[in-house]
Amino acid sequence: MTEFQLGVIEVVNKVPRGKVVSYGQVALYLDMPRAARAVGWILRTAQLDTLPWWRVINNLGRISIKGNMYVDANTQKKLLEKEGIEVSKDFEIDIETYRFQLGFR
DNA sequence: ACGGTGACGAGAT
DNA sequence: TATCTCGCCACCG
Repeated sequence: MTEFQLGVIEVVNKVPRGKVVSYGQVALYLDMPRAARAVGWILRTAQLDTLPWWRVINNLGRISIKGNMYVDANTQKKLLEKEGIEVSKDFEIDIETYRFQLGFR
């Protein structure tokens, strides 16, 4: 595990039920404001049971997962709705309503 | 060591 | 509103 991977896991685990953050927010919190894309890479390869990966969406408020062997957009949509988050049929979320503020360090 | 690959993001068309 | 482009950056072979 690299320090970056550990950092991503740690930050995502701060996001409470019913709230979401963007890939960019996670990167910013790790002092790497332009590493949003790298955050997505980490989540794609992470152990799903080590973090609430479904609470991370893109900054437009949309589920931007294309899907892999284990999960797809519908899986994420259901997990979010289970927490009370409203997700449209087009996988859109009112991010300003549900966004969790990670704050500073 | 080097280059292809994304679950990104912001601006342009 | 929907695409498209481009810069970014950690991983991995």
